[in-house]
Amino acid sequence: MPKNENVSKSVIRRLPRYYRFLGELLAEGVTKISSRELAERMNVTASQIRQDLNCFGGFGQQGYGYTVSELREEIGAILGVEEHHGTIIIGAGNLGRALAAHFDYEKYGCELCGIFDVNPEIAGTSIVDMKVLPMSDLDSFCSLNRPDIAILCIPKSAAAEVSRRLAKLGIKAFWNFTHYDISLEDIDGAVVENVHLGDSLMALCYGINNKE
Amino acid sequence: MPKNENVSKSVIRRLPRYYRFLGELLAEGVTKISSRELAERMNVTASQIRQDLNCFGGFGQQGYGYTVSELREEIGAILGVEEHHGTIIIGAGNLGRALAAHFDYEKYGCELCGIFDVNPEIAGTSIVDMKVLPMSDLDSFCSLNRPDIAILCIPKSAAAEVSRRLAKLGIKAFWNFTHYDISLEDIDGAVVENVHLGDSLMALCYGINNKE
DNA sequence: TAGATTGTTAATCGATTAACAATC
DNA sequence: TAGATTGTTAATCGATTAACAATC
Repeated sequence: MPKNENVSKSVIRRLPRYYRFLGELLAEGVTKISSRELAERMNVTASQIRQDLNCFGGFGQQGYGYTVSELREEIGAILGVEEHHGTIIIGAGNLGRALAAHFDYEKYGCELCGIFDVNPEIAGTSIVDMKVLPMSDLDSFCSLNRPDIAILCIPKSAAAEVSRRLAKLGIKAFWNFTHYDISLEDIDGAVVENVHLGDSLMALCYGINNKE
Repeated sequence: MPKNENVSKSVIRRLPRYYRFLGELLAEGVTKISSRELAERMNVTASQIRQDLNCFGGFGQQGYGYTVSELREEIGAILGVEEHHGTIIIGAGNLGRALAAHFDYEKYGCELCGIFDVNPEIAGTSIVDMKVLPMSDLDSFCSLNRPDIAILCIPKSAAAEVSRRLAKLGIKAFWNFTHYDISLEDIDGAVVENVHLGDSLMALCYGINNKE
């Protein structure tokens, strides 16, 4: 069904937001919505919504609009939200622990199945009923559980080596919270999402000093 | 000195990355770099670097290139990294605690000066030598310390009300980790950086299913 | 001076918006 | 059928890249 035409990077980055807003509408009991109404709510243009959706196929009905539940499911399918990608966290420091305990992976099509740390004092402790494993268990764990996604919460200095190792173990995607820009050559074929919280905070600071 | 011409949103979002790479170069003892060399290292075009920098003024020397330390300082000044913006965290759950303990605020021109939580059991505990304060202390704390930035690590349901309250107390910038899209009307004049980690993870999942 | 590399203008490319015919 | 709203094409806008004159 999906035609996947002209799917640009910016379209993809907007899909999760559509998915989120459609979820809200659904929770409010809204069953039908037009591109104009959704645009107003999301603070974008109706043109953009229609253009974006049409990269993947016609999900609406002329003269009527879009069925909220249907559209949400279609976008969910495009994003792969029903897939339950096996996910591991590398590094059980503060951030790793926060992402283990705080984050609703199921909601985003993922399933946390392992947490690892090099520090032998940390490995062995538990976070939300999940035991932190030593890095020496990584190879056997991956061949057994075949996780898709690795969340990197390790120091910058370890990022290059660890990401190479994980790529060899079959990891397909890196959610990278380190300050290291993972090089695509190191992780052959895998995809990366660099979060770079520091960059985000600095962009915010710029805004304070340069309010137009 | 800075001319501030044609400074687009995308240019601003690239500035922190330039700053980061220049810091690395400095640490490696590199004193001089050309746009071509920097471009290669950062995986962008030399044209873009020159174009970006020229929004703010001529930081280079024709026939020579850019002095690393000087360029880094100029970009730092544009971003406001030397300012030490007072920063408070609202919500001392897992994420709030991680951001309190894990993050090097000084490095990004900020200074963490307070952590707040509604839960009376959490308020009173300490994180990295900083006492978590009850939300009832917020007003007096803000009039005394005048923080610029609020980091929102609270449930979505509280975001609208709390951000309105903070804006009235003089907060100029919101680093928003909630799943709520803060409306600009609520926080008159303040700037917002929505992090939306869930969106980021979903975009990553899309990548797994749709490797080109 | 000759070589190198910037600052800046012009050309290209892509993304967003507007318009409208198709159709429910 | 008439009204509404999509799907899609065309027009606009902005951002990126290429080119080159200025100049160190």
